[in-house]
Amino acid sequence: MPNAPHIAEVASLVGDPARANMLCALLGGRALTATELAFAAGVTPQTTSGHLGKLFSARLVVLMKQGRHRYYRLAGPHVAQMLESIMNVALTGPPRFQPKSKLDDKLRHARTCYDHIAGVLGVGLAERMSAHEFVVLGDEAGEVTPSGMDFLGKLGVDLSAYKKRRVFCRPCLDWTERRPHIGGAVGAALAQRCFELKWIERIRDTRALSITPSGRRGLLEFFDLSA
Amino acid sequence: MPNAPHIAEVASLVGDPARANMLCALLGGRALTATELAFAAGVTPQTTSGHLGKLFSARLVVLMKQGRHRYYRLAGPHVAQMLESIMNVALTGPPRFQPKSKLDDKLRHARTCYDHIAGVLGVGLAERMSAHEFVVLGDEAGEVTPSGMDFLGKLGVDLSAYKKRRVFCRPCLDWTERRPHIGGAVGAALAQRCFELKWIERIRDTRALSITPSGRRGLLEFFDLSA
DNA sequence: CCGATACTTCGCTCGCGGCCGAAGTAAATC
DNA sequence: GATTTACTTCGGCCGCGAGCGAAGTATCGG
Repeated sequence: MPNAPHIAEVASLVGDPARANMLCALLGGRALTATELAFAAGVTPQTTSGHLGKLFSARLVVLMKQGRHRYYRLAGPHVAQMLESIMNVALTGPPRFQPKSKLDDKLRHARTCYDHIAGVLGVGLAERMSAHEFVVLGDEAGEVTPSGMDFLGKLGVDLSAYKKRRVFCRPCLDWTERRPHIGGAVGAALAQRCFELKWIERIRDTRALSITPSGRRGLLEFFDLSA
Repeated sequence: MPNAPHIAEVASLVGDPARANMLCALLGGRALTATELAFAAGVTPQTTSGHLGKLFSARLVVLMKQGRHRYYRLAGPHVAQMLESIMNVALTGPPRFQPKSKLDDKLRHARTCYDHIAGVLGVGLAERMSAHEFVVLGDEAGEVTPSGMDFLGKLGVDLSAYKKRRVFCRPCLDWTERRPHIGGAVGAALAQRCFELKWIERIRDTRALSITPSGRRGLLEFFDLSA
């Protein structure tokens, strides 16, 4: 019962639909302008401005001024993880109706989740890497095996910045697939490598990803995954 | 930006100070009656009843009727983890003044965190086990080493239920110490064993723990930790 | 059966906070 | 310097929801 007020403060920030929409948009990992966030939230710019001011004061987002644009990003992985854990609780709640849309389909298929890959593609990668015993995923933690380190090295995934730390692979529950995908430092590095290799590309103005033809070949060759 | 409404719904439940207080009280891990929760939240029973109804509908808590009492518990570890992650974000926010109290001191010293041990004691255990290389803790995941499994076995910690899973040790950032303590299945099993050994005892009506004389001896002997 | 305890449901008040329109600042473009 | 774009601050409206008092429903003890 101590710092509960702090919790309530942060949670109530996330608890407003407009702000939740903005934060979810930022969960895509990119920095977005105030206007883009206004569109994402479905409110006017002046309302957005107020919301962003609050999120900034509470340090849930950070600000990068660039000319007349103001780019907002999530303040760090801890915020992303908080949002994920809330999502995780939300989807264990009472079942919902939710109308389908085309964008939803694309998001379901492949999207970024802060700094790593989610959706059918993300879950598929996790599943294949588990099957090959490149990673071991538990409920709350994950681990890269020696053969997995080897494999990732061959793929050109740069893990040098994390080498000191033996554990740095976090399973991240997927809200569409209800199965884990690979987050944490490994997930981020893997996603970055996939972008470098041009296996995946962002779909304009969304969190959704499209898989390129060379991506399909690569995924089949390296991961034995037909996407 | 899809299921953002769901996030907002859950977050706004946590975002009310009274409900946040209740949930934090339940973070102690025990089941509490509606009246106890009313006291913890500082509101009247009828207000509490309304709140608990909402938390129950959203499946953040579960209910056990027992005679004329109604015991509420957190719906599961996922809820505890969500609360922790929110706490984690809250304490990276702007610094706060918070008046000290005696209970705060005790909580700071040793307390339960859902199903494992937190506070100075929890952080100390994690630190000693890391130093002896019984566990390896990263930012987002942890791992028990073979020698650690051996050590826990000697201590009588029952991990049989989790043996299949190689990773099941979650670092849990401590809101008082700002350093990780051991959560997940290992943390829960370790805490349970400490209760069995009567090394620690709950302080009535709180999440705080007191260390018994035999606990001090045991901690010194097994963990090289003077508590 | 009676009173006490545990908890709920109902009806009401009231204040916080989200929302937008209007007006203001700041930076790029002409 | 004038215009457009990006974003902010101000002021006022309004609705949701937390809060309590009062009254109602279960379960215990005697």
